[in-house]
Amino acid sequence: MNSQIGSKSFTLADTVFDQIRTAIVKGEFPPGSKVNEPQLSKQYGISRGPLREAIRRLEGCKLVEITPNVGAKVISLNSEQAIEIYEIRESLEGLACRLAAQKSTEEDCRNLRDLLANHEQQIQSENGRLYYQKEGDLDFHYLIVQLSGNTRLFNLLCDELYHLLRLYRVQTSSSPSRPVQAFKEHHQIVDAIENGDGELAELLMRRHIASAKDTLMHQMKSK
Amino acid sequence: MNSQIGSKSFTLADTVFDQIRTAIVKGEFPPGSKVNEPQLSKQYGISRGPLREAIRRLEGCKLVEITPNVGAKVISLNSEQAIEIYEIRESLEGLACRLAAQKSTEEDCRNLRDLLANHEQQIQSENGRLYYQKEGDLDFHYLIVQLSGNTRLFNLLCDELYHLLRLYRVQTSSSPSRPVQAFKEHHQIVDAIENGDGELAELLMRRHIASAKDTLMHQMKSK
DNA sequence: CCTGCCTATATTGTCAACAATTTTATTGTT
DNA sequence: AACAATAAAATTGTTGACAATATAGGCAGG
Repeated sequence: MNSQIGSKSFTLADTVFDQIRTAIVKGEFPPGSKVNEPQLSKQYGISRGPLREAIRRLEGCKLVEITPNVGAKVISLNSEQAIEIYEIRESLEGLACRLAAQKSTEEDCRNLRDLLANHEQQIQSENGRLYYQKEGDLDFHYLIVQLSGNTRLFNLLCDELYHLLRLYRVQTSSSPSRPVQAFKEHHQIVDAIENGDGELAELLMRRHIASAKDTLMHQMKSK
Repeated sequence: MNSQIGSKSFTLADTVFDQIRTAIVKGEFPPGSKVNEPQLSKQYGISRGPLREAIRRLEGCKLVEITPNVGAKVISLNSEQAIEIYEIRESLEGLACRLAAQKSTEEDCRNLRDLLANHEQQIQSENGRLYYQKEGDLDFHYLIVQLSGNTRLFNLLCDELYHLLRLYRVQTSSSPSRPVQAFKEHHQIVDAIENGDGELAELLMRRHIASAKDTLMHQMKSK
């Protein structure tokens, strides 16, 4: 979640980067709104120097867009862009699954099962169901990407794409649907990983994400 | 190639970012070498403010690594990391191919054919062969990613991953091998795209890149 | 000769002021 | 009232200076 674990983030630029990123992803800054440097520098009690560095990092994460002499504004994702991201995610998480199936140990698989079992328990209550829709699904994907062992893939997905998708959900106030179906699919994926069947694991994960993309495209057209 | 085409890049931070990035990718800054702010600010004739913003952009591209209170240093890619990148590239260019096959027009296909024909001509001379190894191959991949129509995918591959791979080649002074074989495969890929066969196009592209990855892994083990 | 500590130097981090540009407000004209 | 030109304000871009931290070198003690 937080990319500064372990390394005391001394510099102001880095801490403020984290704070602003969290605020953006939570939806506290409206999409398309301007990033006002004097205002933010007052708000966070720092000067504009490190603030501008933080903004440049946000630009790198594609969370803001900078126009020279005009400034930065929070990105606002339309459905087409969200679909672009889903396409990439489908591809990359398929890869993650394949790699995870190839190199995951028995203990890794136990951890995956435990995670799913945990989620299953929490789903009993209405609160739990809500939780699963919002965060539980992501936990699962996080763990698999981690098991892939590809550090760069992990950074790409967890430090960039997931933040963007979360932002999109906040901006459109849409919640991931089909929780029951998704749950089944998660189990199938773990089965494939447990069997070391990379091909199948990849296929299933791609389908899993593609169906989320399809519902999104469907919602889009019906508007 | 240059991400500032069309939008006069007024700010110093952006122009210097481009200059330093080019220098790094060309190998003018040795891998692992320190990025000295006073020195560079003199060299480029700017103050440290915009320079630091440029460095933060480089950090976003993963071309430098910043340690708080110590500074930035040019990344040095080892073989494991290069393989990680190849894995991601394999996945993403497979996606690009599938999308390109789905939506490319007759004219798009003609352009692809023309590009290959051009390369074929240039390959006649020894110089040409060298050219094809170094740049021609990349041209082909560029065009396909463009045809995919996925802007974010284009940015991810062309603005980030390709630069990293180029850097790796420079750092290890290795040149892409198997030019003849690669050429055949390119034609097969265009065939699939022309037939609108996304599945096959994806499969072929993934194989094409996987074989490049394999040679890399082979070189790695033999050392 | 090596090790650890201390000092001196260099580099990074931060700030506040100034210049350049854009945005907003105002005025005058039709 | 609507529009254009102009003036004022706000915001971004840039700079140089200062503070905090890390690095390098020298010195004393073993």
